[in-house]
This record gives sequence, C-alpha cells and structure tokens, in this order.
Amino acid sequence: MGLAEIVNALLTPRERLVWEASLARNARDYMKGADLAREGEKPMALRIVLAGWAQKYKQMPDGRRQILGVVLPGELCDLDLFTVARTDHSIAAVRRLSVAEIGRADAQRLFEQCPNLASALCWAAILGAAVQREWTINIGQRSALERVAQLLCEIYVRQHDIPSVGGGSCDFLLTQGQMAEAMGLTQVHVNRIVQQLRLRCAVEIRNMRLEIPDFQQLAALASFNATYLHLGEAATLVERVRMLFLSDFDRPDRRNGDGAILPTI
Amino acid sequence: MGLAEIVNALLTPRERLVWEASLARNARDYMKGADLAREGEKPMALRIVLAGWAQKYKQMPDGRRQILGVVLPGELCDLDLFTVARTDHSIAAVRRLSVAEIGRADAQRLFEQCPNLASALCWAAILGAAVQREWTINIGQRSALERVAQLLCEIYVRQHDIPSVGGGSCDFLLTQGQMAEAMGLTQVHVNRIVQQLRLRCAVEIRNMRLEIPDFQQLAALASFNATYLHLGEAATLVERVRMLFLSDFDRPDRRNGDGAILPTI
DNA sequence: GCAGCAACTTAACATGGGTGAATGTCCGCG
DNA sequence: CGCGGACATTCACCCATGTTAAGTTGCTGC
Repeated sequence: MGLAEIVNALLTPRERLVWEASLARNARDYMKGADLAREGEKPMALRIVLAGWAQKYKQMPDGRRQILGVVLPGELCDLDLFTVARTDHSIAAVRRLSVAEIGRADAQRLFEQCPNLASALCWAAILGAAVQREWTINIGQRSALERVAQLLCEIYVRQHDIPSVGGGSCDFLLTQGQMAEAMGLTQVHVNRIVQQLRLRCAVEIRNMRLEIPDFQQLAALASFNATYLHLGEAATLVERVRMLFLSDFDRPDRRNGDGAILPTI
Repeated sequence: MGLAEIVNALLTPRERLVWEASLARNARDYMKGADLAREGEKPMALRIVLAGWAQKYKQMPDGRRQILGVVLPGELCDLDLFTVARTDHSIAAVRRLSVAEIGRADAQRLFEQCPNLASALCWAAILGAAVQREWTINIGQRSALERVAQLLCEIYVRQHDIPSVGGGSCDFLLTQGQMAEAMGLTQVHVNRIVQQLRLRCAVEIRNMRLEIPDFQQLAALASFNATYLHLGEAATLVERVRMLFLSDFDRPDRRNGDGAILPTI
C-alpha cells in the first residue's frame, strides 16, 4: 500500500487537487548519486519522489555504507521535517531523479488546505516501517541467494501493486554494487548470485529493467511473503484511521467527486 | 525519545491522567516466551509495556527467527490496531511481562477523551522506525563484535535517556540465544564475543543486569552514534507536531496544571 | 569511431562465523 | 538433597562469503 493509495482513500477530491498541484509546483531534479539530505542535518523539506529512484542510506565513520531502502516514484521519503530535530540517515539519488521538495512554509499552507493530509502522511510513514522490518530479517537470516531473490520480488511487487500471476517485468535502477550495499553483501558475491538466478529462474536484469519469467518460482526461492507490503488493505483503511483521528472524518465537506457522502463505515 | 516523553510534551495534564488510568486498568501478564500477537493475525489491541521486556520478531517457514527489536517498559509495541488489516510480525514476552492491552472499544473511548493522544502515538511509532533502521545497518555492515557492542550500548542508553558519563549498569533480560537471534548470529558465536567484551572492556552480563564500567570505550568499539535515538529532542517536539496537526494545539483547553496557557511557539 | 569511465565478470585465495555435539554451571523445585 | 531444565561454555571442523586484482563489456561524450 503506497502513498498514492492512501491519499486516494483519505483525501477529499478537492484536497487531492491541492496536493497534486503542490507536488508539481515543487519539483526539483538531482543527478545520479547526489544527496538530497545528509545524516545529522536539520530536515529542510517534505520529499515525494516523482520520477527515478531515491535510496536511504547510512554510512559508518570508516566508509561502510548500508542502503536502508529505496523510494520509488510516488512514494514518501520520510517525515523527518515534522518528527526529528536532526535526520538520522542520508538520502541520495540512485540515478537521475525528480523529487517534490516542500519546504516549511509551503508545507504549513498545504496542511491548512488539506486537513486529512497529515494522517495520510503518518500512515505512509508507519507502513514504510514495515518494509524496514522485512529488510532486517532479510539481512539477518537469509542466505545471499534468498536475499537477492527477495529484493527482486519486493521491487517487482511494489511496482505492480496487484501481484500478477506468471511473470512480467519492471524498472530496476540499482547496480550490482548498490544491491550489495542494500543486502549487506559484496559486489562480487552479488554478481555470483545474479548469475545463479539467471540460470535457475531465467531472471534477467538488463538495461535498467528486471524480467521475471516465473514469479512464483523466484518467490519460492526467496521464501517471499508479501504480507509486509500490506497490499489491498486500502479498502478498509478509512475505518482504521477514523479510530485514531475521529474528528477528521466527521467534517461536512467529506464528499466524493459526485457530491455523494462517502460511507462512514 | 520514548513514549513517556512524547506523552508529557503533547498531552494536557487532564489527558495524561486519563491515559495513565487506562494503562493501569488494562494491565495483563504474560509468561516468558508467550506470544502477545502473531504474524498474520488481525490486530486486537494497542499495547504498552508496563514491566519486563517484549520482543518483536519474524519467523521464516523453516524456523529461522529474527528479533526485530525489544520493547522496554513504558514503550509502545506498535500501532497495528490502527494501521494494518493483518500484523506482519509477532510479539512475545522476553521474560515474565506485564503489558497494558487496550482493545478497540476502550481505545475508541480513550481517543475521544484525549484528542492529543493520537499524534503522540504516531510520533512514537515513527521514531521507533529509526531504531529499526539502525538495526538494519548494524546487522548488514558491522562485525559480530561491533554488533553485540552496539546492542549493549543501545539498550543501556535507552534505559538512561540521558547518556551518563563514565559507566553504569542497567537491566538486561536477553539470553545469549536471544541476542544471537537479534543480531543475526549464532548462540555459540555470541558467547565468543561476550567473552571478548568481558576481557577488552570489562563488560559483564549477569543476573539480568548489564554492567558497563567504561561506556565510552564500549561505544568506540561499536562505532556507536546515538543520533538515531533522538534523545533530548522532546523540548522542540510541540513545534514540529504543530506543523503537521495544526488544529490539535489551538484548542482552548490546552493549559498546563496551573491554568496558564502553554507557549504556542 | 575512439577515449574514458562505469559496470560487470572471472579467478585464486583468505577467513569470519556457522554447525553439531558434548560438557559445565547454576538454580528452582519436589 | 538430588534431579531436571535453562543457559553458558568449549571444541573441531568447514563452508559461505569476503578480498584482491585482473580483465571485459558497453555506454557516453567528443
């Protein structure tokens, strides 16, 4: 369940327009490898990826680097602007990247016009933490082969939202070196594994595309279980948000585009 | 920054009373190893640890288990009750455990009486995700010695809130086997490392207590950087929460115990 | 069409940490 | 007091993955 679905479920049509206009107005580009934010800095913007991929990472004093997750188009980078005094991780562009950067003043105005946006962003951030948990078990417990297979499965499913039967393809912008930093392996070993996957599952990574002829087979190799992505849960989302933020959904202007009042559970 | 500090910063005195009464009223005990919640289930309660430690974990089909984090007294287990249809990880008691379990109906009533509680819980959940990120880099990039040292540092600091100079001691309820599951190592290897730490830093784990004669030394071994715990940021928290949830802090009843209006930034 | 660089491959070798199994130590309980 | 269970410790062996160091391929810019 990505930010887009959450926004669709929680915002009124009018709010959605304001939100999307704000994204478009604040677009900014980065070159491959450029940092959008650095660990230890004061957070300066609310960031949504528009095109390309971003990577969250942490670096140790001696240079070892761990990629903590990738941010795909339409997804939220973090809520640090509202939650912490100093950011605890860095964000960089995986390749050429376009991102909406909403500064303090703009954000303030935005939330005044979109009262439901705050809970939508909180939800996206909290669900994003579920992905982080899965990366932890991935690195902690899986073998190199399982790790890489799991990464490919996750990236594939996150781009399709509805898990498709059989196989298919999707964008894949990481180099083998970046995959290594993401999975706690070396570049050389990732290369070995990618070749194994090529032989065993006919998986191909080429030209920034990932091709998976048989998703079931790959998922089995990885013991992939998509529960943590919480797909298809948007339908029942309003019910749960309402439990926590009662007032947000009792406002009289909560209507859909046709003027009908949305079901209130 | 733990839940307690966040609640202190965001709730009115009246709300705090209601909240604490609710915790006390819903206390429930678990035996060592008992599950409070299991992966795949529908979330049934909002849980706050009162005494003892809880562990979040995930298990793979073949039995491998990764501990994703520990929940110390006063901390929130998760917000799954409000965010997901099915939980993606399990929670168990590390040892005998007392926890407040607030069910749907009770939670509903609670949020009606404590309008600021919702944002407090969201903040706690989002800041909890920062700890998860650090576990990821810990397992992905650090050597076994660094990992164990880092774990000890984190547990120590989380119990002291204010990092003390020199050394000290704190509760430590994990067995070496559990430490192994937490750090992606084997029990045997954790034992080797614990003995090294004993020699090199005089660190002792005994009788469910952890003694660290020289915290600086241990922190250096681990390359420990406490940024991710966001200590001491509670002072400026209201300012940030206000940016996101404007309305919550404009309510007329936001007064402190003496009847004076709290500063509004 | 070629220089130059980034990414990918391959190979030989080294090692941190895993495995399995036995032994030791402590403590609560009947 | 002695038994049983939970946890910690030790040992011998070895494999998955890291390290180092060449290549090789294939862009991209000029």
